[in-house]
Amino acid sequence: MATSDSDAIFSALADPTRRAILSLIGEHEELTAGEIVAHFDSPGRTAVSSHLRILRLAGLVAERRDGGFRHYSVTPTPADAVVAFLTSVYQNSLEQLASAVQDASAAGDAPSDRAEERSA
Amino acid sequence: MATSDSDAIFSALADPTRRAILSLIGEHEELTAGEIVAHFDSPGRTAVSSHLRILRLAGLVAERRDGGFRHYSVTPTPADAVVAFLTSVYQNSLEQLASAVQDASAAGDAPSDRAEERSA
DNA sequence: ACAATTTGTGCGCAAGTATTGACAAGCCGA
DNA sequence: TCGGCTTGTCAATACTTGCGCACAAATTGT
Repeated sequence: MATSDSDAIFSALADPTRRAILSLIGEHEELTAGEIVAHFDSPGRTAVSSHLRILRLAGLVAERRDGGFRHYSVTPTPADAVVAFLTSVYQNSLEQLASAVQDASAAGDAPSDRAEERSA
Repeated sequence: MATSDSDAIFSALADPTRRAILSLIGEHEELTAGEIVAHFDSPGRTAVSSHLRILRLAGLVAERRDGGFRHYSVTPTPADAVVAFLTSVYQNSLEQLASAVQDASAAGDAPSDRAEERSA
């Protein structure tokens, strides 16, 4: 499945709603489409479905079909393309990035970007 | 800049041309707008200038004015919002991400995303 | 002051994208 | 089989975005 196009991943991550969806799924183990839709009012079911499709095509989420339900989960392997790009750009301050990641990991509860979610 | 950092950053990173510009600047220490334009044929000067403005507003590049020239450099502090988002989503496999980053760092020369650049 | 160079900006157009509403597909229980 | 459920897909509309052309701003040299 290739390394997942960096283009698809960054395009998918460009939309705040998709990031929110991804973050939401990440907080839970698995989430059905209905559950995801229930958390958002701004976009309707159709839009969420489209976003889910884009995230799936980008390889960011996995889909498990259980009867009429569709459970979505975050793909265990993170966005390699993102890391690759960051490394290509921030070679100099790469150690900072690594330490930042580890620091965030040690923090336990992640900051998430809900704080700045009100951009939409 | 109430547009929130993560939104501006991810929007900026969504465009392949902007990623290429950022990567190009990252390879060099500093680069003038003219130098950057010289590396691309597809987008003209106007588009590159717009991209540069977007990258600057997103805080990804810094602008140093030297006479009529404008030298662009990658902002030393990487995209914190990106890391924050990744941590919020990939809490579980965060250690993998950290190790991946460190591994890429140890690799010396970064893979860059040229390999999958033809996704567009 | 004038001209040349480098760069950014406003305007207009083309292209891609997100959102909505209506419809179809698959599944389960009665 | 029928009805209700969850979900995805198709077509239409409105929005945002990227692009190039011409012009303006800032700077340097004559």
